[in-house]
Amino acid sequence: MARASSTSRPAECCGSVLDAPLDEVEALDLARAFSALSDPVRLRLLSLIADAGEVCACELLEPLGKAQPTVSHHTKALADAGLIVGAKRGRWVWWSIVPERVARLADALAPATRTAPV
Amino acid sequence: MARASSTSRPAECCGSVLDAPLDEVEALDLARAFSALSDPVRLRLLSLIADAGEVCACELLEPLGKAQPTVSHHTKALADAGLIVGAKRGRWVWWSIVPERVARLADALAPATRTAPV
DNA sequence: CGAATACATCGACGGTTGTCAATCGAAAGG
DNA sequence: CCTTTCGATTGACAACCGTCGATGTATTCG
Repeated sequence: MARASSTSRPAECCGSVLDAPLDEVEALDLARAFSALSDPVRLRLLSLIADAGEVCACELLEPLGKAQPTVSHHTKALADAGLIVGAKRGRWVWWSIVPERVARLADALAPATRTAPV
Repeated sequence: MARASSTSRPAECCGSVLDAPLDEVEALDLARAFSALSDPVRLRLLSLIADAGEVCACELLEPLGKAQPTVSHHTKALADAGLIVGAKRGRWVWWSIVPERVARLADALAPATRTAPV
């Protein structure tokens, strides 16, 4: 549920942060995304999901060593940031990466030497 | 564990987060770096510095619209993360980007397609 | 139906973070 | 020397965040 429906933005808008001065709205948007990555548990969570392709949430508790509400809290944070999506099948929720969303963050940090793709 | 690479590596170690499960130490290290990017003021700060190449700290107050201690606090945060460096010349401090450090973060988010150097 | 399971939500706790006024330390100029 | 200026540091406050026990909700099974 609550799939992070992308806003009306095509998501391929932005170049590198290093390229041109960031306006405040875009800065806020990016900051929220990086916030989702600013916790070691969430990074490992992202890594676990990416590595497995698709993982049942129940398989995340043990490798993370965190309580179930904590893991649920973190999956929600990553999902709110659009970095992962969950598909409920039966009693289970299967999580997977949203690669283009992660790639967009990588692009925001890409060296400005990469300009002029034209 | 099943990483094809040895454990303790110099600063150019890591591939993508999406590539292999992240160990806890590496996750903590990356999380700290992304923390530095998780604030809109710091992102605009980074952007301003990158755009100018090298900026006197005194020129950052106005575009950011923040008080001087606040800006100093943020420059310190970015510097602690290794993303910028300051050079004191006379009374002024000139800040500039550490491109390879930023690039390393971009790499951590790069799609796993970048693997397979065999 | 009722019991069991998987996950989300709530509430509370301690720790962290962004912000700024006040102050301090260093460098430059008179 | 004293004054000015740039920037870092301190201290305080409110807001936010990670964590987990308790509870709620939805689904499956007997």
